[in-house]
Amino acid sequence: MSGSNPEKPERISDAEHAVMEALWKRSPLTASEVCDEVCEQRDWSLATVKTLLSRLVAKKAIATQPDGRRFLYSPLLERADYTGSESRRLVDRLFGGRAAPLFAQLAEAEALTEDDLAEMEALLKELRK
Amino acid sequence: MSGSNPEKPERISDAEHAVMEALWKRSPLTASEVCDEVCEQRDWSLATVKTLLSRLVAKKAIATQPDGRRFLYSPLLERADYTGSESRRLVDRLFGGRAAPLFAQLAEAEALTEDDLAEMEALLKELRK
DNA sequence: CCATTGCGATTACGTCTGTAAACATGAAGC
DNA sequence: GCTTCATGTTTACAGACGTAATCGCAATGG
Repeated sequence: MSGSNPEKPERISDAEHAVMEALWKRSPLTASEVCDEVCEQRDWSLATVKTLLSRLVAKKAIATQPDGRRFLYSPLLERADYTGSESRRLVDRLFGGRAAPLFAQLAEAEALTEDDLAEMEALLKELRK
Repeated sequence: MSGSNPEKPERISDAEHAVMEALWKRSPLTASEVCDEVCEQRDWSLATVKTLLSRLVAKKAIATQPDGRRFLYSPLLERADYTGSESRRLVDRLFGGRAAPLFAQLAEAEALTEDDLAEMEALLKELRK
């Protein structure tokens, strides 16, 4: 995800991320349809959504597809790529690049459910084969 | 960690975080000493550090202790609290509040070392008792 | 004593972000 | 055909952030 400055990857801001989630959930969508998805829960106006879409286009996170006089928007950036880079960024920034301290942190904060534990255990088994 | 707006917690920015790390590592420190810790690797000037310290004071993340004409700075915000809230924020924002998908994401990205896996397994055992 | 230094406080400025209005224009509706 | 509507584009503005210079002044050093 590079903009005009190849050295500093452009980040998707929190507000922009909400728009991405709507498009990851279902796309292509018009600006108006995106607003239907996010405006009520975020208390945004259509104008806000249009701005965010425009910025995401500039960041090449989404693509436009003309549909008459309007655009249909769809993601170029995969959700997994985004969550992956954000996750790695957190781990690198706060945990010296290691996931185990993050895991311990979440465990300590009682952020792990029984389901989480079971899933992780299954995955651990898989990974340690 | 609340500023003047109790509803929106103030975040520690990336640059501010680098200053916090220096103080978490060793404190109390003067502005000049903090600069010794971070200025070379970040290519910052003392002026930058002083600004960041001042902002952290305003955010009540650090405390000042007069020492003659200068201040000694030390953290008010615990590192664990910060990493905890940032971690939870990521999990809430991107993984529906669940840690297992995050874990799976990191695993998929080959971000887990053998040591990580061993540590997590140990912790899993502990948690599932 | 005077000049220099060091320090916190204040100021500066560009970019990004959040939120949205205003504008230009073609399509839709009456 | 004319008015209204919907849409993308442009503009707006405040606050946060990154980075740093400048200012005011007391302490330090020669």
